[in-house]
Amino acid sequence: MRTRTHTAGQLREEHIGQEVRLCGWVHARREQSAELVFVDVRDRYGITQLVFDAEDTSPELPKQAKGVHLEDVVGAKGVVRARERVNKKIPTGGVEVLVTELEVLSRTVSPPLIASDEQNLPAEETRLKYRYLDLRRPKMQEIIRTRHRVTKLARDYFDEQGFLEIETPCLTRSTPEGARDYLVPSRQQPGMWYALPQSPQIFKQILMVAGCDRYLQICRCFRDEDPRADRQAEFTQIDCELSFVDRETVLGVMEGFAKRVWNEVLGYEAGDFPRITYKEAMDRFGIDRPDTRYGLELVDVSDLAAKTDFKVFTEALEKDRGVVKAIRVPGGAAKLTRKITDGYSKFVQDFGAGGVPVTKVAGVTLEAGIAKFVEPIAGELIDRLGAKDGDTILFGADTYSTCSKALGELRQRVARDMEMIPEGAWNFLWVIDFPMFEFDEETGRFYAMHHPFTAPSDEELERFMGADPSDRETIESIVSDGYDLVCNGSEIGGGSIRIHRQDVQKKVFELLGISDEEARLKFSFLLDALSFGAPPHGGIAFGLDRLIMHLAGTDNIRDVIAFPKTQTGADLMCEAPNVVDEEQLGELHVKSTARARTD
RNA sequence: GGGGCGGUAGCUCAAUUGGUUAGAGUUCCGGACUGUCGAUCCGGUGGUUGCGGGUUCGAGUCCCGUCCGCCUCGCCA
Repeated sequence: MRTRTHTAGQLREEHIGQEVRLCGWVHARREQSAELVFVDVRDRYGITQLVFDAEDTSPELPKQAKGVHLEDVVGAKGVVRARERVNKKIPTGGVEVLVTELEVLSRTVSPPLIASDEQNLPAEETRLKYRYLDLRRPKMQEIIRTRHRVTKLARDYFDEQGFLEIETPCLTRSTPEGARDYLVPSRQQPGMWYALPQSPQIFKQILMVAGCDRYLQICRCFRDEDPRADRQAEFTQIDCELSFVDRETVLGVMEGFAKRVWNEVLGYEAGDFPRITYKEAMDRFGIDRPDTRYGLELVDVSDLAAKTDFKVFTEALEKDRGVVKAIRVPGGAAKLTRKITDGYSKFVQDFGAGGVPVTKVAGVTLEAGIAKFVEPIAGELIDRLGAKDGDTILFGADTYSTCSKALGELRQRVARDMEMIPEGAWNFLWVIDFPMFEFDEETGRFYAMHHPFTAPSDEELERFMGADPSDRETIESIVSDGYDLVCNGSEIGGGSIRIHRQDVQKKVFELLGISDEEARLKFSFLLDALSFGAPPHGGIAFGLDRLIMHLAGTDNIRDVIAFPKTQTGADLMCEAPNVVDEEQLGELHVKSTARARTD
């Protein structure tokens, strides 16, 4: 009875009369009487009702069926027959198996999580500790299946496009820029360390130099930073690189992949993806990954604000790159109570803003909130925003970057509060023309906005090569050939045309304040490679976990990873990380300065 | 590193200003019932209230510390 003739999702009316064997977990048990018991058996493929009927078989069978527990593993032999009443909720609902022989293949003790009980889903902590029970749930099985389909689709699609799947090392060297590395001590070379890859970036570029032309890898990446709801330290990307291409070619191939995924998994036909420049995204949405499923765009009203005596506005405008921006919330007056908008002021303080001045449109004028301060510009403001009676107007007043950040985040919160996000909408877009560099006030130096291997756009090349490291304005204004793919306000992919000239790469290092010596020390292999005939190339990496989150309709990245980690980087099931023997450490020439918890 | 929320029966939750023996549903155990599909009905087992201190006549409840989980800021080229 440990083998089966059919899965639990397979039987239909056409099987009626056949003798079958099914195996699986007990999903539910319904005891109608001492003579009639129903047991639903579940496997990855579905659920089938087993019936134990004393009248049609023997009194022993219902008795035996009463002894099975939820989540026991059973095998049953019987005959398929039509049900007296069809259960339309499941695909096998037209039939049942009249069991003639039952074997309990494996008993369970009372489990902390019951796959059929979605109503009383345990806390996530319990789900993670007993992950094998959580993954039995049909919802989780569905996600696992979706994830498989997408990786298979990636391999099929890119294979059709001439890509080769090539593996790059997990034990590699630490990269100085970017996120914190996970480190692995070398046993053979005392005092030396490997790093786990944050991305196979340099390897895939070198594969282009090696003439591989088109590369694909579905690879694990590691970044030792605190996680979020949509971010894990260990994650998977669909990583691609192509030679002899410009931006258009790359975007075309990648857009084709995204469209195919959505089409085959969700049956959704996406139109061509719109493009927006980084600057426009920041101006209109205050964020580099705008959610365009709703309006609530940011409108610059600095010139009008300058005409008022409102201190919050005038003081902001005195700042370097100070701006005043406004968001019109249609119909906000009725829904956004004082309590809610007070909450908004608190909310934006997390992003460095002072608060959110508010007013409401009443007829052709403004009332409440800061109405009396903006009275002189009321008409112009209403015109500029296209505001109507019953709208609320929210303001941000600060430096461009703080104001954008605060209103950009606020915009998303307001959309949720106002229930403005349409169900089932998929808004893809490419964000292009990112700046090459970002100046960091704290350290007083430039950082690569994407990564230091991103090429300046062709038109910028001359200006870039001639840039003086002290000329902040010029450097900040140089636009790169990088691009991000955004879906419903979440970044699902990012890439760029890379630098394939050694002199250009050296210039990037110079502007980043990395000396020749340091660059040689850390990137000699890349610089060497670029000097031996590197083809023009570019690529992208999709965040697989994020793709699956969208396709599965979850906002929790742990739901799409079979064995995810908690916020403290723990695997609650296998209890990693954990202590190791002194002997192991000795072999690795490592001594810890910390005392591990012993609880 | 900072802020917020949470931890009570195997699981999901409740417990009034600090006050009797910490309750309910479910799982599990026993019983009734021949067409259920969240079966129903009756009865029962089940508790170091995360952990450690403290205040108090009395602490699940208040205070301090600590651990764990979630959300978030910083961080994530």
